Amino acid sequence: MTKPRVTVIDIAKAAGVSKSTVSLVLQGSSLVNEGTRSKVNAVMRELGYVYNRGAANLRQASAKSRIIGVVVNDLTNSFFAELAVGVDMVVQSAGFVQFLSNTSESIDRQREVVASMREHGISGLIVSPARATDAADFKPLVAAGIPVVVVVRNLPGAKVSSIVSDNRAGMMAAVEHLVGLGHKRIAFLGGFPDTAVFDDRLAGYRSGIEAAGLGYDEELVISSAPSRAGGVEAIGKAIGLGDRPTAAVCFNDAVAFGVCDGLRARRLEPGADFAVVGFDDVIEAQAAVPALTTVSVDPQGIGRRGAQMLLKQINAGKAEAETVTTAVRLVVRESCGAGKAAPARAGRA
Amino acid sequence: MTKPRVTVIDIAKAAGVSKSTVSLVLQGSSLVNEGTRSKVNAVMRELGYVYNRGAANLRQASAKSRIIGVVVNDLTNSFFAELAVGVDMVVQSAGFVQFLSNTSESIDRQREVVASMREHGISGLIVSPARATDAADFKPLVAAGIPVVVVVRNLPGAKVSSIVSDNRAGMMAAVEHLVGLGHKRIAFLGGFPDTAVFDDRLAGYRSGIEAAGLGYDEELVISSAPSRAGGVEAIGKAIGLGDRPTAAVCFNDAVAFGVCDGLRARRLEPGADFAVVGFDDVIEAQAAVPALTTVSVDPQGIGRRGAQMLLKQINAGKAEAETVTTAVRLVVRESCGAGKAAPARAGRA
DNA sequence: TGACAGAATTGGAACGTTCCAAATAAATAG
DNA sequence: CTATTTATTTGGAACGTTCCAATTCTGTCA
Repeated sequence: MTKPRVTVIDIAKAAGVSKSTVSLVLQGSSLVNEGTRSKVNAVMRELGYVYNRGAANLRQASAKSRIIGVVVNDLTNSFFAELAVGVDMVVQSAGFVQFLSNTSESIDRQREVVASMREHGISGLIVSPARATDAADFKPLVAAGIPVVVVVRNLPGAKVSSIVSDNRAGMMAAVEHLVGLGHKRIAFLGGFPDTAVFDDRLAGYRSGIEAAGLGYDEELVISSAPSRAGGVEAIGKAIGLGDRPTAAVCFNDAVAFGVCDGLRARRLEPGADFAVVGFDDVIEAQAAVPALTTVSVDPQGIGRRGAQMLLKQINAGKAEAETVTTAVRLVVRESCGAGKAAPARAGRA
Repeated sequence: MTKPRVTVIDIAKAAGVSKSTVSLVLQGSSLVNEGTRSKVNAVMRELGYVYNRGAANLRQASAKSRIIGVVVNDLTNSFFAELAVGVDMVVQSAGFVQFLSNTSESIDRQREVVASMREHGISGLIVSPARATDAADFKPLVAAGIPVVVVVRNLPGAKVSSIVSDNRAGMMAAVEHLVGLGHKRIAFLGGFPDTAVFDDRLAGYRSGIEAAGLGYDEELVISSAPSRAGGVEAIGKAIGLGDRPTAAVCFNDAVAFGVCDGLRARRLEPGADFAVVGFDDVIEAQAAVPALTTVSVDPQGIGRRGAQMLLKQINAGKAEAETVTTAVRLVVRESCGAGKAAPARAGRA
């Protein structure tokens, strides 16, 4: 049952050299003679040697473990799955390997997962923090010299690098577009006000409104859960307003879908009777009916970018916290009313 | 810059005991006195000790590394993301940690990834193999006593456990349902014939057709890429047939969506003019218009199940290959024409 | 009091690698 | 032919843990 592991010493014996030489070969050192190198390699193949990284890591610094920890708050959400794929791409081609875990927005789980990763000696961590994560949670990591990159949600106060999408600019573009279509009363729907992302998006909304010379009206800002159900709720309140809005920018696509549902329930057709713009550009956005006009953020790109940043820090051996915001772009489809041949099929229910 | 790592010896010194005792505490041994245990724990907390699993793994068998490797062929596909989440759930609550990698259907990448995982000493592997994976690829793993569980796609010939959904029964149920709606000419569209999954689904289709007393007609089986584009192509051929079918079961949901596209392009309304049934029940299926009737396979359940199976084998220390097929169920929505507002009962075209 | 059992603790040795200083071999210079 | 490089190779000594056998400490019992 128990196979005796083939070690570097077995190889050495079989190849008639010392274990040190084998080690050098393993590391691709230029010190070793071409002849011996190939002989050693041949023997390795023959005996079916597998490198024991654990043992190696014992000697070397943890920076050399070549394991990158990736923690996301909701892998079910295709946004984060895409992000993970982006990370994996660059991490893998750099010869690292990815340790992916999902926290499902649970802070406790997040703590466990990060602790476990630390025990395994990760050389860096990319994390999209669970809601209400304490900025101090990653303190011990960076104190231990392990670079951390926070993505998507930023962690004000934590001295770590972060990379978030340009929420302000995105929201501004969305508002601008709606203004261009002639809307004067534009609502901001959904999202929890206690998050940094919410603040950014709201700020973008406000800037857009003011830049257009429309007055910023607090009444038009209606927060709710950042979900489909939250969207239904928010649009309900918006419709009930005295001076009813004719368009809305939503905290994210889920909210936007909910808003569409809510509109239909009131016999209003999204796109035709009321303009809706989302944020994120999840895959469902383009297949939906009507196709959702939304701000595209390219999660895979963020993943790639974050991974590159992390690798840079790992190689530098020094973690200077830098913050990057990635560009976003407005994707105009049908739900804002500017679509091609107006509501195609979507005849009213 | 370089923090001196806190080791078990530092703890021992500070707590006034030997390193062996500290080790026993770490392992929760009942041999150690309650008083010393709590003192040691206190010191650990105080000094910010972090366990070094790598060092531990060096002494213990690799079965104790508590790392589970998970390899999927396409993480972008929400089906597999869900699967990974399912695995993560049970793996995590068992105190293991997940090493997730994505192969993007590349066999080379798969080989690399698996090799890397092996170097890191995984105690087990769950894999949804890339297309055309050689059954022998996992031979060395099982030879080394590392349990492997193959999910979703099976690997005929490999002596490893596998867990696949009941493709036959699912397809049979789909056909039965269409027969019940009065269809006599039912096509099987999409998929590559060189895969085991295809064979199973086709067999289910055939059984269903024959059980209904309809003759199996090879002409009605039209293979294509298992993608949206493939679906468009397949329905094109189907429509061109002399004795045109009035309904189709599709290899998977992507194909089904493509079929709907193709129908619309020919001014036929899916559900009303032609019945379409998919397979997988991806999340988009219920939001689509018309909502897709499809066979639901619960990827998260497969993930959980697979993880349980793997853990069992790891704990048993013995890997007996067992094969499990999980139940599926037909979810009737609108695209088959049996939806709520029961549109035209698929009158012949 | 001595012997003995049980409970608690403890010093190495071992795991498979890397690193360092030092040894050897080969080549070149004086 | 010795001294000096230069190119290879090589034995330990780590790294941080676990395991084993052995030890010390407390009682208990005859």
